[in-house]
Amino acid sequence: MESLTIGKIARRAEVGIETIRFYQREGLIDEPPRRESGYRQYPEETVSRLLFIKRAKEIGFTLREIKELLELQIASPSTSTCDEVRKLAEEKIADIRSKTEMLRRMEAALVELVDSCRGRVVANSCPILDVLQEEKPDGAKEIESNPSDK
Amino acid sequence: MESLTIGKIARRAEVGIETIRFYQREGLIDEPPRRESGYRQYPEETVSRLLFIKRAKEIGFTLREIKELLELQIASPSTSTCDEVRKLAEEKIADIRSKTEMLRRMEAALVELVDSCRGRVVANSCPILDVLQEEKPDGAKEIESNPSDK
DNA sequence: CTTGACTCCGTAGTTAGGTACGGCCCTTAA
DNA sequence: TTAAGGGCCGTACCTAACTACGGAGTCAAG
Ligand SMILES: [Zn+2]
Ligand SMILES: [Zn+2]
Ligand SMILES: [Zn+2]
Ligand SMILES: [Zn+2]
Repeated sequence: MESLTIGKIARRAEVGIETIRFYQREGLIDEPPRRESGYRQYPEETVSRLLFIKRAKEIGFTLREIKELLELQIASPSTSTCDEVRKLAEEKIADIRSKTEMLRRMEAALVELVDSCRGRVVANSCPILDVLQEEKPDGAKEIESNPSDK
Repeated sequence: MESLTIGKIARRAEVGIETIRFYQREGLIDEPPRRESGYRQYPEETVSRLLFIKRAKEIGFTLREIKELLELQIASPSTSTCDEVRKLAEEKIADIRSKTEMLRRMEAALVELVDSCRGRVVANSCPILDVLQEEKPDGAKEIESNPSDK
């Protein structure tokens, strides 16, 4: 079997060379043996490792979390490993749901603004800007020269 | 009317002092007049401006986009202003929808993984890790000593 | 007048996940 | 043998939106 240089595994896994060096620094990829010249010689498994990372990234895990997954994978397999992995996945689902919820609220607000803009009555001003600029959006009417001002 | 120091508008708008200085550098807030000592003296409107920025941030606009909105607000109001503002809002809605769609796909994949983990048959390995680790996820079976290897 | 809180400035650091540079050395095929 | 194309390294840079620091000057209450 040929030696796999960094460029070769990069092409196989479809990641950049610098990315692999970066993952190495971050501890996601083991330091491979080197030739006399210093060139890295990767085993085949490194390609799978890189693909693991890519797939985990696609479903939303951060590199920090992926590192945890890899550590669990490497550790002696047991039922508790499985539980921990599932816990990470469930937390990620919760993260995603809260992000989705935030986006849902933002979208609703924007849609309302755009609708009000489309149906505007006053020429010469945009309801979107007007709403964003509103004074005291849900407070009592402002009293001039507010005495509670420090 | 009292002079509003940077600390006072920061408290009123509930943002940090450094944030205001930062917005100033970025051109989102006008440079205010100064006292002899160099202390900034803000007009009341600056508080509204800060609140505008906060609200726009909450619905997903970036500072760069907020700057555009502010420039449109300041420019002579016209029908085209309104159109441009609405265009920004519609683009933002599109952004949000594509983010949501990505999250939806990630969530579906994670839910499937977690389900497979819960219903696992093989003790001693986690289906989540196994799927992420899969060799050639949708390709032909690997041929050993692949001759097409460069 | 003192003291403690406030403000000034430029600059640097933070997070995540890379991406790029540049000067040098190594490999390999013609 | 030589030239093109890798690969080595440390370091800097990128985006976004702040956040912090330090050493100075200033303000206002008591
Ligand atoms: Zn390294
Ligand atoms: Zn499992
Ligand atoms: Zn409008
Ligand atoms: Zn400080």
